[in-house]
Amino acid sequence: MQDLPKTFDHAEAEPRLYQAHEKSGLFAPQGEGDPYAIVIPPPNVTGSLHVGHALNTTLQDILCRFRRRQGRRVLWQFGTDHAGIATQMVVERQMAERQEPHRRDIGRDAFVEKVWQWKAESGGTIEKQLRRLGASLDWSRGRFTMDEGLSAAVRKVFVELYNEGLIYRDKRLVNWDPKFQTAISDLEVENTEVNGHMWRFAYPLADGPVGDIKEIVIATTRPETMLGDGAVAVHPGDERYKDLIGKMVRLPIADRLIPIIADEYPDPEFGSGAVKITGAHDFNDFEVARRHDIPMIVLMDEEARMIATPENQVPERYHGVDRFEARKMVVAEIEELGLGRGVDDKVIMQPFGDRSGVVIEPMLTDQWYVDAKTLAVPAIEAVKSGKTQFVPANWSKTYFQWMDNIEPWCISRQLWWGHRIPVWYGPDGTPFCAEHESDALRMATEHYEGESVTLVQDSDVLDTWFSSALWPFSTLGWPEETSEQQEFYPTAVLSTAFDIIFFWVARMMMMALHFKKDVPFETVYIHALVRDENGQKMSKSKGNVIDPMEFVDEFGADPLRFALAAQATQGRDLSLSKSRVEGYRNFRTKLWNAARFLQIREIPITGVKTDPSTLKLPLNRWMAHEAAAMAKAVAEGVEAFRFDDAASAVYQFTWRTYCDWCIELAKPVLDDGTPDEIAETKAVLGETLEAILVALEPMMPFVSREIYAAMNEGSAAFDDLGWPASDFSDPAAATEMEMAVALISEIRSTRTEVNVPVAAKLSLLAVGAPRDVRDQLVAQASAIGRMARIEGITHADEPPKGAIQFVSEGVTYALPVADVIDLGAEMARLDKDITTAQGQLKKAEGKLGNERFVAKAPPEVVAEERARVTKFSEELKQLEAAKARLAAL
RNA sequence: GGUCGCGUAGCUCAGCGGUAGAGCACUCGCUUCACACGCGAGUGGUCGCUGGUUCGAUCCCAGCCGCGACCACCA
Repeated sequence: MQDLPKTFDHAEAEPRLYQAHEKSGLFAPQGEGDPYAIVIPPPNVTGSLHVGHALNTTLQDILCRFRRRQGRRVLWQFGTDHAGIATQMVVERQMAERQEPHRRDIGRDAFVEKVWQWKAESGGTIEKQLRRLGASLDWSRGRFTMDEGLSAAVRKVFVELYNEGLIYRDKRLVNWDPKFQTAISDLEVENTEVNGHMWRFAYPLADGPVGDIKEIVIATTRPETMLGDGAVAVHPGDERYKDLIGKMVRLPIADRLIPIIADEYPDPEFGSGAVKITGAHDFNDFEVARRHDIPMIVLMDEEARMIATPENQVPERYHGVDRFEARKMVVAEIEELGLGRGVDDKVIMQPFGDRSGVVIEPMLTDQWYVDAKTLAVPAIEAVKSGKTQFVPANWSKTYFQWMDNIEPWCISRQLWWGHRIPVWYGPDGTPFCAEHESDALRMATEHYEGESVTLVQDSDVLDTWFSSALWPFSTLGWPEETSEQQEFYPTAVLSTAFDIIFFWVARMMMMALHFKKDVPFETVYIHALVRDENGQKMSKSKGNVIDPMEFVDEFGADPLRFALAAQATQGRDLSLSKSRVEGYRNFRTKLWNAARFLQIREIPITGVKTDPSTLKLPLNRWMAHEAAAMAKAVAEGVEAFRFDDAASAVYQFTWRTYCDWCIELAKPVLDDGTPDEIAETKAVLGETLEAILVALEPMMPFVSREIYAAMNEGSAAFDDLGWPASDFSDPAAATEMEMAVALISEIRSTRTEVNVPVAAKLSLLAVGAPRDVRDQLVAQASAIGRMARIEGITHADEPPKGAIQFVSEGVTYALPVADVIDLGAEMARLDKDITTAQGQLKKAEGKLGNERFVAKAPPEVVAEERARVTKFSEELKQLEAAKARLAAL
């Protein structure tokens, strides 16, 4: 044994222990066991660790470390994501700050080169932080979504889906981000309520009044789009407008004629019942326009500034005007024309880019789409059939809800950082989709019948999530046939947050089932959201963001990990607070000190496993019994993703059972026992500590290794120890020890309540105790003496006068003192016990008094109640006798 | 509008059909030879409200009240 210092210096020990562990190579798959794989959700390569990462990483690490103990061949695959928009945004911002030329001025290749440079400089932060957290990731096979292999996988997937018609190019409305000047997917749009206005404009009938109607009033929250109106729609059943259908109105400002059409889309109950149709700038209008072949008039450029062209007939004065400026101009001009028909304040849902924060503009552009509807079919089926299971199961509903209504996935981005779309165009625009330019050229040569042509590659890149969707198999080497896929696919668990189900989980399901013909993972564990100590969602604007590394600095990774695990319940978010982390730091110290106690008593971990059934002392049998139950509870917790239960089991056992009772009860044995008893107790204390360390290691990998290293005198390396599974159980020993525990607690409680001085030693008198109790009292005498400050246990048929009395497990005990210290307090104490017993008795009797209870409740429940009546009435009788004797003084 | 979740001790949360639990906080006592990041003893809850099912409900069902999340939205 090496001396454990007085305290555990996490700042010194954790990095040292991690390095040693990493160096050992044990993070890579070991042995011949059943394979078990988890692929980490790839963090942004240039990102840093936030609390969500800390939680998810901790839980995955617990799963992996636990499975290694069970002898599984574990692969925890590491990798990072190129995070297209996010990364490009950061680099552009940095260039602007340094007053460097804009990316467009330096050109695509130079810009992409700059991003790679930036990755080289700032990448690696998150890896360092994951290491500090103790993540036992297999760094040796780390991947990056834009590395050679994964890029090849992306190209192959694109080409195959293209050839199958599941990827196609289409001109339709997309969510356009005017800041980044790219299309984004529906998921990247955040709809937020904002205070807006709804204006009403009158469009005059072009051919004069119909009856007494001379205009039609439309409502809009976006006046600037009226310049692109192609029609006004009314509901076919709307009596008010029946005669107007087919007539023309004169569109003000633009001064064009547009028709009044009938369509089911307008709601006659809402507003005027007439809707302006701007096919090129509104998703609903787009559908209406397409149905009626209404022209779609594009009003804006890529930065969402108005454009005036001969085609769109927008007045020249609008050219180059920002859309919100144009809105003011339109409103003013309508008023000037006398066509304003009022304006109301209105809360409207406005779409914002989740990264850029600017208002998204629906734009009519050519983009690449994935036919998600088709790919979703097997992905839905896989979850329905249970091939892939969500934990907690409720999340499958969220998954179905989205998958059942899935829209085409827009995968092209007008960015430079990312996987370039593998399509090349010929001079006449003919596309050639191929994994490599040389293949495209060959196809072109064939297409143009030998004519040599120059091809131009599509300038767009793919949505970041496109490459992420391939993650579970691309990281394992696909499309090459690799042994990793043979062994580890499908992976066991994917652990992630709920907000990524659509972005990522669903898309992995679709891609994996299409290309691997099997689910990517058997379980999708959806972890909670980490909130601040007040249950508030963390956000930069609120200033309540917790940096997990600060906790690591102050307390170490172990307490943070334990706090996260202990709070990782299912179906509820968790609140992370400093006091909680601090509490588990205290727990770590408690364990540390228990180990120090063992060292002082020269109790090492020997690696020798005693057969618990050969143990003589009830204390030791009990310890083995409880340790087995603890290990079982921890295993069951981890297996069921109940990390809270697992953490609680090891915490309670370590502190409440092992430290509070086992060690304390062992002290008298170690001091006064026979050599055999001492040897046995030492052995069991050491073995139990080993079981604690092994069971705790998934959650607190650092302190457990440090203690083991210092205490171990056997030959086994810590990582070679298997899970401390044991089916040993000894209810008789448990009962005996629990009786001693209850008695000691009762004596302590009684002493305190009647103000017996702490230092005073009392003798204990068992009144009329039955034989078995008397035997147990003899056996536990030294423990009771030491822990309850009792000197001498005797027996009597009658309690002496002037003694403090209490009842434990049906036996009356007396603590004779020279004078009852505090007669009033003693009376009050007895009264309190009497009230409690009366309450319990009344409750049980009440139940038994109900004949329907006796008739209908299960017999064992009825028997239990009968036993309770007996127990409490006996106790009551004894307590009342005690009180009477006290009163007689 | 649809879907999901949550209201249990001062705080953060377990439990979920048969005697209300944990951690932290709080009160009192203790330099007891592993540990004051500790030890011992306590205080604290009509388990959101109202009905229903049941011998029995914090737990199941319905409605309501309050809070939150996600999705979709009326121009």
